[in-house]
Amino acid sequence: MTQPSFCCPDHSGAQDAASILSQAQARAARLGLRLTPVRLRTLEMLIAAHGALGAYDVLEKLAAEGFGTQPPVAYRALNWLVEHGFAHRIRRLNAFTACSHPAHDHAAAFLICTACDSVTEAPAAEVTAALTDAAGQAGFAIDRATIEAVGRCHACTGAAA
Amino acid sequence: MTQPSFCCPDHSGAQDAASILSQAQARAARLGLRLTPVRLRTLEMLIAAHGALGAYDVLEKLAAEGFGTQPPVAYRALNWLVEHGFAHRIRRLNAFTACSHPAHDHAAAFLICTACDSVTEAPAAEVTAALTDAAGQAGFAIDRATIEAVGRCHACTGAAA
DNA sequence: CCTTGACTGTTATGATATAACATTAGATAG
DNA sequence: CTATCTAATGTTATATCATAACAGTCAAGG
Ligand SMILES: [Zn+2]
Ligand SMILES: [Zn+2]
Ligand SMILES: [Zn+2]
Ligand SMILES: [Zn+2]
Repeated sequence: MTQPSFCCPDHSGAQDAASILSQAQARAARLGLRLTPVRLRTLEMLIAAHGALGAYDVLEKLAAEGFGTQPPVAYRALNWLVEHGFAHRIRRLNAFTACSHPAHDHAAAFLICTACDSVTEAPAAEVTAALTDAAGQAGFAIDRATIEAVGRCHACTGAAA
Repeated sequence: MTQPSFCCPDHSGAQDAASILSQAQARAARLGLRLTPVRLRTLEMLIAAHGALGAYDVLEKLAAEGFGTQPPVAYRALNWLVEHGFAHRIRRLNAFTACSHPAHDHAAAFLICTACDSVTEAPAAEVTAALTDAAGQAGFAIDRATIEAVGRCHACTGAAA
C-alpha cells in the first residue's frame, strides 16, 4: 500500500540515490552530526523507497536487519533525520521521505501522486514567500510551514487518460 | 490541551460566529445539502471553538448531547463538513476547524499559533498560484493542496516578549 | 577507574481513524 | 397508504499511528 508494484517512468530514484546519500554524509560530517547505523540504514531506506515510508514500514525493515523491533526505534531515527534536515515528514500520508537536497537548508513543497504514490520534493522558495506575505498581512510570524499538494505526476498524467 | 483557558485578544470568534453559521446554512440550502442535527451541532462546535477541535473532542460533546458515542459518529460528521466546504482539516494538528468563509469555494492557508493554539484561515489564492506554478514546472497537476504554517499570531507576538 | 551523556533497546499505553454491519428515518412509486 | 429504496445514524470491533517511561550499552573525559 505504501509502495506501488513498480515506479513511475520518470521517477529516477535509483540513479541519484548515491548522490543524495553522499550529500547527506557530507552534511553530517560538516555539521558534526552522528549518522549512526540505525539512522544511516533508515535514511538509505527512505532514499531507496519510491514513495514515502510509514514509520512502521521502516520499523519492519530495521527489525529484519537486527535493529530494535519496537516503534520508538523507528520514530527516533526518523525524527532525528527530519530535525537535522536529512528527511521530511509528509503529514498527509503519515509518512517520511528522504530530503532530495540535503546539501543545503531549504523550504520544500511536496507533490504527492495519487496514481503511483510517488512523492516529489519541489523547490518552494516562491510559494513560501507568498505564504509569508499572506501571513504577514494577518500579523502572523511563521516559524515553519507544511506545503503538500495531491494530484497526478507527469508520468501518470500522460499514461492514464 | 486543544483549547487554551482563554483566547487571543484579537481572535474575534464570538462576534462573527452567527454570521459564519448563517453563511453555512445559506450554502447548504443553495446546494441542497442536508445539514442534519449532528452535522449542524458539529459545525456549531467548530465555529465556537477557539482553536481546531480533534475528532474525539467533538465526539465527547456530541455524546454528552445525546448523539452517538462512538468514533464514526464524529468522523462522519466532520468528514462530511470538510467534503462539502463547511470545515477544513488541519493535518498538523489532527484536528478540524470551521471554514470562516463558507459562502464561496476557496483555497485556504492555515496559520497555527503555538502560543495560544488559535488557527486562522488566511486567503491563499496567491500562495496556491505559486504552488500550482512550481508544480507545473515538474509536470505535476494539482488536485488539492494543504498549506499550513506554524508560528505566532499577531496578539501573541506583541504579548509574549 | 568511574562518571557523564548520547544512543539504543524494551514494555506499556495513548491517540487517531476506519471496516463492517444493524437500525432508523425520509423520500418515492405503486 | 403502504412497499420499497436510500441516506443517515448508530454500534462493535479493530487497525493504524505515536509517545511516555525506563533499562542497558558504550565511548569520551576527569
Ligand atoms: Zn528537502
Ligand atoms: Zn504518478
Ligand atoms: Zn475556508
Ligand atoms: Zn496566538
